[in-house]
Amino acid sequence: LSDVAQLAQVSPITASRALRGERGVASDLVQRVQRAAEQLGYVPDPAARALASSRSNVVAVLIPLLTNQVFVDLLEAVYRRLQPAGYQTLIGVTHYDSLEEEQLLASYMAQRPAGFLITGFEQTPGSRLLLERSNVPCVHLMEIGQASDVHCVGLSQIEAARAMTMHLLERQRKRVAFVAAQMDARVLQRAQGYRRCLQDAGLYDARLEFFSAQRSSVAMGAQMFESLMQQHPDVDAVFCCNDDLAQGCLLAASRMGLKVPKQVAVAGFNNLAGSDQMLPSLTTVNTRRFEVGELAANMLLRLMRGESVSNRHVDVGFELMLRGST
Amino acid sequence: LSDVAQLAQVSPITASRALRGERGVASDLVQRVQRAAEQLGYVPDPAARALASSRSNVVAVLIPLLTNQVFVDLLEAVYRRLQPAGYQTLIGVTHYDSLEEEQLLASYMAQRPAGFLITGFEQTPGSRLLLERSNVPCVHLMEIGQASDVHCVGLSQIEAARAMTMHLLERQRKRVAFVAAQMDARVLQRAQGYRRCLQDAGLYDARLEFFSAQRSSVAMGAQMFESLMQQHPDVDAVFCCNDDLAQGCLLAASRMGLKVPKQVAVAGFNNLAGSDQMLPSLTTVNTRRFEVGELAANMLLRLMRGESVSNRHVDVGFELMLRGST
DNA sequence: CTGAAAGCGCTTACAG
DNA sequence: CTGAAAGCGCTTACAG
Repeated sequence: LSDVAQLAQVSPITASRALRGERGVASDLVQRVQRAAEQLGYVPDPAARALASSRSNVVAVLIPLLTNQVFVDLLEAVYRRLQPAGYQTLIGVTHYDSLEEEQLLASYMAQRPAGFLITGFEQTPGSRLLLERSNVPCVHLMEIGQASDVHCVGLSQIEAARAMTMHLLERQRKRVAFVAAQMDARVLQRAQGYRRCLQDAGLYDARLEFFSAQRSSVAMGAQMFESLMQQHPDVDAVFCCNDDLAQGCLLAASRMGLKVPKQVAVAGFNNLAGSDQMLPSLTTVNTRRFEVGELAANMLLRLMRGESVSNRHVDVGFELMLRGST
Repeated sequence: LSDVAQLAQVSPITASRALRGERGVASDLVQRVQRAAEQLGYVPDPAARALASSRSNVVAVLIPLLTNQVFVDLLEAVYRRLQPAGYQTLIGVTHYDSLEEEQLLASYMAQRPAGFLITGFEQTPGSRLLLERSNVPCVHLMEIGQASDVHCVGLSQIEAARAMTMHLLERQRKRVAFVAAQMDARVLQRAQGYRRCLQDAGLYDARLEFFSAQRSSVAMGAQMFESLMQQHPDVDAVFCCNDDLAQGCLLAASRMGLKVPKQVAVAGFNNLAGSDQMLPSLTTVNTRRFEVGELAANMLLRLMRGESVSNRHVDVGFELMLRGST
């Protein structure tokens, strides 16, 4: 930096200011400094910058799992927006564990990150305290509708699930099962939407809710479908909390010789890759992860610049993808 | 840190050394310092540490794409190993572009990362120079068999593809097509393995190689399968460079009323999620990404500690998963 | 709008 | 085995 300043014939302080685009520097000086920096191939040291300003250019992104396409899509969208803006993306995987999340949060906080992007609202009190005290901006992903002071971009998981259940009822289905694995907060919200809709229609039967604490997968969906259809052959629709489960249902139905949607309808959630290619193609809910990631990154960018955000709760909505399986 | 030193009644330098586990500190002092640090809840500042030592605790992981499960598996395995060892995982996405990779490398280098993990060997001369000059340890992922001074963990993509092609020939297939998208270096190596095997058998026909520069996907596989079977109805086996393409082939075959494997065999590569659940289940090559990620992280950990690595080229091999589709 | 001073919180040589 | 000095490369108040 001092070399740059020397070449531009200004003090290092001015050079620093010019390079950071701080306002209040004569424009000719800015130009001189920038040219000098380019000539010398000057690259600022992030460590020194972080130490002096107690703020880094790192954004920590906390997601539950890397092996779930939903979160990878978020990560991808966030990275795409943050990278060109000069921020680096640090990943943190919580494994759906709030305590693990708190530890990650604490360890990242030591790094004075410029911002946090956190999936969901399942923080421990300790995590909340860490976030509040630190004053590091934070945007939550995938859900909406919490306390008014938090920032979030997402959708109502309850409403999305309710809409899909409603669609199944409109297709004249009376015995609608719910299949879920990896029971995180969002899955439980979807279960709620399903339940409320069926209760309103007077068709709710608690025996038709199937939960597994194991990880969601195609194989798990196939397995759950087989056992549920054996126990309840009268089921005429299966609503899965995730597309991989629903894909498994479709494959299992085919193996069992059950006609979809004639004998049993199958619906998924999240619109994952390949769902449109299934036989029959899978009806599902598109959750616009890329939009969530991008808008959340935009919001965080504003917050990190100290700008205000007019709308702290952004609802990206959802989209029913009505296809062959219902 | 100085508070800790004061409480432990030693100098800050000694405290620093004790906390970092540097050898040459009396063990009673180490204990005193550690207790003091715990008592005060001391957390070292990574920025200050990085500035003073010109080395951070950040490992940059360069992968081509986040939307490809193969690389996410690598990332997951690497993260799982690095996190508990005190290193943070920074992601960099190259989009299969060596120039973009070089820019990322340059920008990460300014951060003085503790190490690099880079997918493949497609570096530009500029990237190579950056790596050599920096002295930052680096381990390459997924491929093997380059210059002896580089470190890598992977498998021979050529041999893996050759083995699968051989399997198809053993199943009496004579007209074996190759279907590929997203033509990166590893896909081309697989093509080579396929080609050599067929040439050796005297069955090679260049018209049966189908390439698309677009992204690999289930839909793309289905589309390519349909058009290739129309053009060449005599094809009796299709070897896809990736499982998503192969899954698409299976679905397309089913739509077209073609019996798999009776009329046409289908084989994939990478053993992705859901392949075992297809109808029929997909024969494929398991590429052990988790093992690659874990072993590479271990190797990098050794290098970052300044330890020597006895075997710089680790071949994790591959595994033919012979299932219903061939 | 520009600059001189001080300091961010550590660690690396250099002594002893 | 321990410590006093110096400095890593920036930026934040404070003056002018």
